[in-house]
Amino acid sequence: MPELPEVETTRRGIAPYVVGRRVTGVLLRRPNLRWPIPPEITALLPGQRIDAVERRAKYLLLHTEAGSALLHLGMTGVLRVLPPDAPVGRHDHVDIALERTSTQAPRILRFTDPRRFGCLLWQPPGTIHERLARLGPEPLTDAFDGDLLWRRSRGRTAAVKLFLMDNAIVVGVGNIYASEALFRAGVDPRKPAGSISRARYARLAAEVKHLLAWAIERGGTTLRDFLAPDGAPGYFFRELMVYGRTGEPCRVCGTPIRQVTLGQRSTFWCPRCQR
DNA sequence: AGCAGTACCTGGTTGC
DNA sequence: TGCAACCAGGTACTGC
Repeated sequence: MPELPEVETTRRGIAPYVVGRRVTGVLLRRPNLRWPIPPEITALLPGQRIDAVERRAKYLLLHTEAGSALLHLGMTGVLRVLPPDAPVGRHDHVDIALERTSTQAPRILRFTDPRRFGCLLWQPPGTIHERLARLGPEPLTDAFDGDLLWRRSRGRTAAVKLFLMDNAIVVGVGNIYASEALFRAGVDPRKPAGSISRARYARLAAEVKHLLAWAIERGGTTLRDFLAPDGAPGYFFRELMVYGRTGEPCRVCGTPIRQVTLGQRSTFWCPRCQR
C-alpha cells in the first residue's frame, strides 16, 4: 500500500531512468483503471522527452512539452523500470517504452496494479488537472504547520483523524500515518477537530513531518531492489506504535491498544497516552 | 459548507 | 477441501 513515502521513493527510484529520456511508445492493456485512461496519451506521449518527474500528493507527474502524465498508485500500484522483454503479468496494465540512449539500454516503465485503485491521467501543458486543483499543501513544506491545522479546524466537529486525512487540508497522510502521528502527538483520534488546542496541533504537525521524513529516509532501502518483481518493503511495520496492534500492549505504557472505526476506516489508539 | 455513508476492486484471510 | 463472507484502503460521489 503506497503511502506518500513510498510514492516519493518510487519517484526517486525511477527518475534516473526516465528523466531526459524519450518515450518511444505507450501500451495500454486495459482502457481503464480507477478512471478511464485518456486515449490521447497513446498519441501525445510517444516521441516526447520526459523533462522531470514530480510528486504532488500521492500522484507522480511525468512532465513533457506535450503535457504531463499523472500516475496514482492507489493501494496496490507499483511502477517499475524493466527490460522490454520482461514477462507480462495479469495486472500489468500500462507500459511506457523508453528509448535506448548512449548509456542505457531500452527500458519500459511498467504500471502494475492488481486492485486497480490507481489511475493514469493526462494534463495538458500550462494547466492543472482537476484532481490536483483543490489539494491542500504538501506535508513536508513550510505551508503545512500547526497553525494551518488549528485555523482550518475551528468549528469543525468531525473526528480529528478524519480531518487530518482530508486532502483539502493536507495531502499524503494516509490511514496508517494518521493513527501513528496522533499517537505520537498524544491526541485521541475520536476528538472533534475543532476541540484540539493550537499547541497540540503544533505537536501533531511536527509529528506528521517527522514520521513522513523518517519513512522516506527508510524507503531508500526499497530503492536497492527497485527492479525486483515485488519490492514490498515492510520497512515500517516493525516500528508501528499502534496501527494493527489491537489488544497488544502500548509500547509506552503497556495499556492494551484499542480499535475503533472512523469514516469506515480502522483506527488504533492508546486510551492512556492519547487524550 | 460540512459531514456521514457508499462505491470502486481483488488478493488474502477467516469462518463454516 | 471448497466456497462464501469479509477486510484492506485513497478517492470521489451522493444526500442530508
